[in-house]
Amino acid sequence: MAHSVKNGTPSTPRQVPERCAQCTDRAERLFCNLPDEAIERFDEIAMQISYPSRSIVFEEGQRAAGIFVVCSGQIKLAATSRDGRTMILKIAVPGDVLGLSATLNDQPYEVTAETLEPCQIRSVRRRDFLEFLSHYGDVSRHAAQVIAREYHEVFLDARRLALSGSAAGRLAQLLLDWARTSSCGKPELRFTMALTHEELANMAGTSRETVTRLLNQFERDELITRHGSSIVILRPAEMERMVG
Amino acid sequence: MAHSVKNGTPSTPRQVPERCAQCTDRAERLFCNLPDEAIERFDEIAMQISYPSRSIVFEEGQRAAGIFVVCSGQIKLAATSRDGRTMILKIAVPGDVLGLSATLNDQPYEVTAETLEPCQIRSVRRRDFLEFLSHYGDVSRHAAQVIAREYHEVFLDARRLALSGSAAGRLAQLLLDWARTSSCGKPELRFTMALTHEELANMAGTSRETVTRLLNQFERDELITRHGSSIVILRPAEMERMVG
DNA sequence: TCCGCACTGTGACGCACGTCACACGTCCAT
DNA sequence: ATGGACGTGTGACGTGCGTCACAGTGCGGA
Repeated sequence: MAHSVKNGTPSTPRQVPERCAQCTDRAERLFCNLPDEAIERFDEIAMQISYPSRSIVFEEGQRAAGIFVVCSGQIKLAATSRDGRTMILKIAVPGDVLGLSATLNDQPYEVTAETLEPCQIRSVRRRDFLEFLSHYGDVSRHAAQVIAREYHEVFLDARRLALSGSAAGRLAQLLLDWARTSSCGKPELRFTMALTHEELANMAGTSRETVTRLLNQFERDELITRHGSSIVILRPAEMERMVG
Repeated sequence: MAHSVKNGTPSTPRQVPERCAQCTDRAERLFCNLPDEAIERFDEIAMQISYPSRSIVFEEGQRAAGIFVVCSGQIKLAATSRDGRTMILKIAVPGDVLGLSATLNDQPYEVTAETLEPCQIRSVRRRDFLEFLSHYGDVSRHAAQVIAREYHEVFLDARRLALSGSAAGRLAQLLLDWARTSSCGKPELRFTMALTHEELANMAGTSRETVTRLLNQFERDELITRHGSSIVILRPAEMERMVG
C-alpha cells in the first residue's frame, strides 16, 4: 500500500484557462462567481502561477502579501507550535481562497500552505485586492460570504477538538465530516483518503499510533471498510453516536 | 468571595443613545464605524432591545434570524454537545457583532448567546441586513473585516486546543490572550476575571478542578497573583514558555 | 536484486487529568 | 438563624492515550 495512498488521489492536475473569464468552473465556485466586469478587472490584477508538488505557497507568520485562489490541485493548510506539533486545518481544493482573512486585516498568515500535488494558483497582491474590493461592492459581499464559510469550518474544528472528549470521537467526527463533503449528494458514504495516518492524527488532535489502532478498531466493529485508500462508512448512525 | 466575582465586573450598564448616529463610541468600533448615510439607514432597520441578565439572545441550531450588535454589556457565546459538555467560545463585549456568519450564509447559529449582565443590543433582521449590504458597498467590506477578525479568534481557539498539549498550557495561553486584549496597551498584565473556574475550564477545554489546582499552582510558582477577582501576570515570559 | 525509506501494526509503560466525593465559605431568601 | 445554592479547595482513584520501541510491508532507486 504505502505510497500508493498518495496516488490514490485522482484529482486531475489539468490545465486551467489563461484568464478567469474563460474558466468553465466559475459558476460553481463561491468566490469566483463574479459579475463579468469584475472578472475582467480581476484578470488584470491576478497573476497565474504553477507550483510543483510539495512546495510552500506561503508560511505561517509572514505578513500577508495577498490572496491566493486555488485553480487546480490540493493544498494542505497547517499550523505548527514551537515544539514541532502540527495541526492540519484543512485540505484546500479548487475554488478555495487562501489568505483572505490575513489580507483583509493586514496581519500575518495564520497557517502554512503547502501543495500536495502540482497546483495552478492565481494570486492577487494585497494593495490591488483591497482596491478591487472598494471598486466592486458585490465582490466584498462575496468575500464576506467566503470568510463566513471559512469561519464556520474553523468553528467546527474548534468544536470537535473541544467537545468530542475522546480521540475515537474526534476521529469519527472527522471521517463523517470528510465523507459528507467529499461524496456530496450520494447516499453512500464512500470516499478516498489521500492522507497518511500521521496526517489524520494531526487533524484529529491525536497521535499516529492511536489513529491506526482506531481505524482497525472501527473496521473490526464493522463501522467502516477499507479497500486500499478508499473508505466506506457502513453505519453513520453508530459513528455519530460515539462522537460525544 | 464567590458571588462577588460577578460583581467584580465593573462594565457600566450605562444607557446607550436612541440612535447609532448619536453614539459616541462608534469611531472605535470596527463594525459601527460606518459612513453617515449608511448609519442613518442602519438606524431605520435596526431595533433596539434591552435584555435582562442571564437571558438567551439566540440559540445554537436556530435558523439565523439576523445579526445582533452589542451596545452595552457582556454576552457569553457557547456551544454544547449532546452529552452536555460546553465550550465557551468568547465573551462578547460592546462593539461585537453576533450571528454574522450564520446570517450571511443563511445557516443555523453555531453558538448560543447568553447575557451575563443587563445588555443593550441592536438587532437587524436578515432580509433587511442583506439588502442593506447590497446598497452600501463599503459596509460589506466592514462586514468582511469583522468576520475575518472573528475567524482569527476562532482560529486561535482551535490552535490552542490542538497544539497546547497540556491543560496547564491551554490555561496559561488563555490567561495571556485575555490579559493582552483586556489591558490593551499598558505594560502591566493586570485584568479582572469575571468568570468562575467552571467557565474558565470550559474555555480551556479542561475540568473545573484542574483549573483551581492550576491557578493555585501558578500562584505558588509566582507566575501570577490574585486579589479578589483581579489577576496580574507576573512573569509572562515563563508563562509563554509553558504553552507549547 | 538489494537497500533504504515511508508507512503501518502492535505491545508495554507511565502519567496527566477527568471523575467522584466531600468539606468549607459566602450570599440570599424565608 | 437557618437552609439552600453556588463557588472554591483538595484528596484518592482509574484510565485514555501519548510515547517509546521494534517488527513487518511495499515501493523506488542504484
